[in-house]
Amino acid sequence: MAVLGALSVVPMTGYALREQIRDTLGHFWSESFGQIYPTLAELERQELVERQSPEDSRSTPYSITEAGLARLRDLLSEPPQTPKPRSGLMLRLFFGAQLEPGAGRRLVADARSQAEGQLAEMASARAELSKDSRLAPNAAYILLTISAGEHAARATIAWADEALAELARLETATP
Amino acid sequence: MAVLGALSVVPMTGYALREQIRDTLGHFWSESFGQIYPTLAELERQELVERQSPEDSRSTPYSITEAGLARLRDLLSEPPQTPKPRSGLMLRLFFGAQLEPGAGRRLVADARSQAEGQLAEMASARAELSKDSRLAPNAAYILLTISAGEHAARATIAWADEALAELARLETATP
DNA sequence: CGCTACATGTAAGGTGTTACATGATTCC
DNA sequence: GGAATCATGTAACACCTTACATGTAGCG
Repeated sequence: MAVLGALSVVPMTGYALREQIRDTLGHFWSESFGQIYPTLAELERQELVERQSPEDSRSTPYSITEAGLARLRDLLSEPPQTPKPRSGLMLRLFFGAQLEPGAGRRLVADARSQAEGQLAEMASARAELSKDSRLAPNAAYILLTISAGEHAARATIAWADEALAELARLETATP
Repeated sequence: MAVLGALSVVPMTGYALREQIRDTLGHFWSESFGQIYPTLAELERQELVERQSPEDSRSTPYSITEAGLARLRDLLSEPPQTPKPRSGLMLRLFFGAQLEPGAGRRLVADARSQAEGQLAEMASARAELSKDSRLAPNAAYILLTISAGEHAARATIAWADEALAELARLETATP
């Protein structure tokens, strides 16, 4: 879905595809080369994507076919399945009583500064979006995903501030 | 880490372990039987967990050893690695221009009601926590993870409301 | 000329889920 | 006696990442 979606915006090589996925979908999606190349080969076999000159396979961008667009629409309308959650931070905090003093605060403080970083990334994503005219038809929807990232990051920061205050209280109460 | 952590609270069978992980760590962690049993066998081999009577292996709870507690503390102080994000919802929304009208709103509305559900779960987790005396030593830390879940859920709801308004605006603007 | 970026691909290995198989115990 | 729950385990498979191998093109 990610590959077809990206190619529906503009034709690209596999290499560029990975960069676009990393830079543009980065805050909610990721793919590695080991995924992308076999996927492209399979999509080409199914004639959902194609290359202009099949003879020279180097540096020739893949583009999506009509069948590919139809498949993309099918995939997009499947209900999203939420992956099983796996938060190492929460797991560590849950058993925080086992941690040495200060370790809990460090965990939360790190999470907070990561969220600050994400907030900055979202801001620059907004700036990028207005510059890249190829994304214009999708801009309204892309803004929704950026806004979601911002809401999530701000929620993390607000939680972290509360948690840090609580942890400070805990550790001074039982010295 | 999850298995050792759970056994550090109270000895359990593998079956109970899975229930506890599902019910208590559920909103930020998950394990399947296919993970738990091989993990327990390996931990027993390393003498990080043990059973009271090795002869009768049925229904005998595993308990954590001293070495297991030490290992748990080591694991807990390792920096948490954030998994590569994979949000099917955001991916679909990003390419939302390809979706038929109304599909976008349905996606967001579903996410919103899921978040409402999570909020309710967090409320009942709070109630459970005050009842279960075995969790008392960890209660303060557990409350932090519950609070994180609530912040995240409320952020999702706030975002969804904004997104729904924006999507309604979009779809009436270009009929 | 050597470094960096572009570009493609594969193989090995780790991780995790699902489904199946098996049997004991408990409860109605 | 039969159904549900407790309990343990395994095998197949899907998925994904990392590391490696290979080569081209452009640039200072």
